[in-house]
Amino acid sequence: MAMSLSADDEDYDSDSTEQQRPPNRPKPKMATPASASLSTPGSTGVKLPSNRSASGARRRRTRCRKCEACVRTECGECHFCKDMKKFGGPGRMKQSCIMRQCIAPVLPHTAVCVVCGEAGKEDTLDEEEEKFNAMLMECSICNEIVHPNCLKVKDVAGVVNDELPNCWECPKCNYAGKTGKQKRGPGFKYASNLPGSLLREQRLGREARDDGDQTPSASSTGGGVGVALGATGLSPAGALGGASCTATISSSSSSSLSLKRKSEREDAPRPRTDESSGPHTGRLPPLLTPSGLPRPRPEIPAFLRKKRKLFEDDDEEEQQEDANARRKKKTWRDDPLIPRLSQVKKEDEEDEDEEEEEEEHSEREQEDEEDDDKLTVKRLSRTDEGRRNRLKEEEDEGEEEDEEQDEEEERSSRRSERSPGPLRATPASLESDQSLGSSPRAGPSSEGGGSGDGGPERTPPTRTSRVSAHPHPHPHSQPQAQAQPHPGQPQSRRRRRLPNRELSSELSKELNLEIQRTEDTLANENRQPLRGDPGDGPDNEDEASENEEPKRPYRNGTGGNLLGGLRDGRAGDLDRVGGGGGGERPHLRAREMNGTPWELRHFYGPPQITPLGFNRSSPAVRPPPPRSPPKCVQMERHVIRPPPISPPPERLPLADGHSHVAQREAWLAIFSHMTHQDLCVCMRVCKTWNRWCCDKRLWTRIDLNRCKSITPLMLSGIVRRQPATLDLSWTNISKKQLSWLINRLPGLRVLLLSGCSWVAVSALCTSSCPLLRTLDVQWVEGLKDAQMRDLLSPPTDNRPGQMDTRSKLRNIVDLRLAGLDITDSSLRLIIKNMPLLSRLDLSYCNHINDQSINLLTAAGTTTRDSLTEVNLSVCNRVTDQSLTYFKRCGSICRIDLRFCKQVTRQACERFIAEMSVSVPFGLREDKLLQKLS
DNA sequence: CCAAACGTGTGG
DNA sequence: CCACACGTTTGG
Repeated sequence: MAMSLSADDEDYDSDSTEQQRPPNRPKPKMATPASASLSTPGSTGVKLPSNRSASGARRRRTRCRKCEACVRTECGECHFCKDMKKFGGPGRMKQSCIMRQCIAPVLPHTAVCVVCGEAGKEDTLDEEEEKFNAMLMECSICNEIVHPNCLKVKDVAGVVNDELPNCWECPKCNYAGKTGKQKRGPGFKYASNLPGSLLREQRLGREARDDGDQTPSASSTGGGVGVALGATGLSPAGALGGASCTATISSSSSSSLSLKRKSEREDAPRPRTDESSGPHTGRLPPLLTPSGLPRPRPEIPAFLRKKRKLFEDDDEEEQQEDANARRKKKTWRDDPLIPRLSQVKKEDEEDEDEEEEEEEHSEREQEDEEDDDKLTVKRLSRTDEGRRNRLKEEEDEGEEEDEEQDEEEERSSRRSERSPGPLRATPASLESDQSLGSSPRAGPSSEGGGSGDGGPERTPPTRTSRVSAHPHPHPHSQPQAQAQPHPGQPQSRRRRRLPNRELSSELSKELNLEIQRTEDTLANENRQPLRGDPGDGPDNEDEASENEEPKRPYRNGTGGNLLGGLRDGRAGDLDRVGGGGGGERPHLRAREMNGTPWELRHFYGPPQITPLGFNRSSPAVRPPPPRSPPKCVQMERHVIRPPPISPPPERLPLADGHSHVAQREAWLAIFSHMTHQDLCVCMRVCKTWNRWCCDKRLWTRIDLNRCKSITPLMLSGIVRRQPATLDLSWTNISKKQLSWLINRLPGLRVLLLSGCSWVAVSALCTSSCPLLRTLDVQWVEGLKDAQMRDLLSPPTDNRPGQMDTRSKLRNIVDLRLAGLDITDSSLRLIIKNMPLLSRLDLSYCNHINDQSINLLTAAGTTTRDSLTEVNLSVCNRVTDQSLTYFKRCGSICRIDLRFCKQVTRQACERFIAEMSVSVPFGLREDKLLQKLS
């Protein structure tokens, strides 16, 4: 408000000289960038005024010093750390370490009430409501800082913004119908500058986080859980929402709530534009999958496109945010994934642009919410501090080892084991989650993936040009699972995976944890064999699970949630994600063995970054006022904050105050037998289960194959779960999304991106994923030699001195390039940069010829000895000559030459005869050579 | 007084 | 649109 200015000034005055204009920008004059240039104060000053004038200047916030992020030490690897003089940088940027972005920036001690001129007095009171009225609250719209008690207008309630401590939309603004959207909530920084910033996602995430914290405190627990359960069986969303809401919302809040929602709704309503246009840009997926399977998802494209858009638009974001806010529901219940499912379905129906998509999501959510209105979920804001602290230490230790070593093995095993069905998570599973969330949409979604959903996907992708409809030979079985087709029957294989949409919020949390772990792990690099199989040692993995920070209950839990029933997932997720790594990095660095430093850095860095707002927890004391939706938050630039880490409880807290006898590990053993869908249902039961079910051991593999739209919630959910294997094949994931994701999945071992666009895949060029062992970029449209070069080139963001000249993909063991128009040029790069390459899929690569094989098996190459499986099926330029080259390979076990017109059976038999001297080979199928035994 | 770092404007 | 750079603010 107008007042604000004056008010602000006053505040400031106290401390700083008044002159100080509005704190932040106010002083633009000088401050203006390069102030130097503008020596004249006036000039600079001029600009500022305009903006600020609108609302009062915002008071700068300062770090809370308590949250995980604040407690951490600088990573020394992020851009900002590198800039610091202490790390040898020039010190020009003057920014906080990415890992140390405060999760809950507070008002400076010097802040005072505009009305009475006094500081916050909440400490002197015990009752929550009283505290709230005595604490300083900064309006995200007008920036005024006041004591709610000092406001004369008490008829109208303010809307508390859970995302940031002491932040609300004051009654005046609220009453005036102002919206803070355009403004940014205080405390939000330049997220956009950060590598991993995801605007939208962040938003989502925030909401997501709301969920309850720890135990369901009063309202949440009792009601929540019960409700949840019921919900699971029935309609979770409604139940949950209702329960939580009631609990939390205080009388006053109610009014505010209403207000909020209104606004939200307004936003929500937007018409969706349908993109309907088709699928991707036109690329058609090959009919057959490399493995011989027909390619799935022909239709996908359209969806995908939409998806991509999500992150991109900011404007939308705002809207979405609103929506999200509205949506907010308790996180634990909602899984980002869930929403997705529903969303997906909708999306399928509706095609929208990115923006639209986002909006859609939000809309969807909104819709859901609306449907459920009641659902308001509480948001739990996190109490960053506690969680963080706890988590960090504990988790760090355990997990480290596992990842790498096990990963592979585990993956495979786990896949089958754990989530056999789940991964694919049929829509149903997802739905379950969704339902929880709210969602009506739940449905299905899926896009297709999996199950057949429908429509679009089903049609086999056809990548026309390249692929001829050959039967596919089935490439080597790829470890990873799903994505790849099995040999043998090409056609049959097409399985469709169902996307796991369940991931959502919870995922995010876990992801965070995981990230940390991974980081640690990396650092350690030990590869101890961890096998984190579910059954095995929960310990390690547990850690991961722990990460999530369930707790943030507070107030949010109470009322705030209303907003939206967002899918908490995101928020939480995001935060978490970011969080993990921070503190430990240092160690990591040192250790990182595989990864060069830079790699590590990336890991850490990205992970750290989380979407801003979510994490913020308001001060413990949250008042009754309703929490406003995050709208204000202008997510666009959120600071990405590290996710808090808090170990999940070891035992299930019971209503009577005691704990259930069974320990978490016991529960996990049970959960390990459940499908992802079921896990999603379990997550709705209570906060504790919610966290436990996000244990990364239960989600080693997340399959979103052909999931039409990848939503922010989904992303956060993925991050929370920190999968070792992620299948994003044939999705419309955008570059921004993928980049964000990769940066937060430091432990990712298997990444399947077949059928995605090069634009999206190019995210790998700037992100680092040191531990990546398997990369599937089959049928990626636009991926040719030039792009391959970019993919394999060393990172570019390293600083001098730290530069790592090694390829970002140097640890790739399994590379799937089926259907790409690559030539020997790419092979040379591969040979040079992938010393560990063992399995190479070049099926359907029409430019591959005998010379290519000659290169791969030439003396002096690492591939000569490292290659164990090579798929050249449907490579029409490969002739019998290639077999003679393969004789040079010391470790070759499988050579797939099926459907290679120029390869004769005689040559194969000759090869077998000659090799039999040292290594017995046999013909598995026509032209499919495989080592016996 | 100083290190840290917030929030913004802008050049590329 | 992002990365950078900077004046100013903050806490100690």
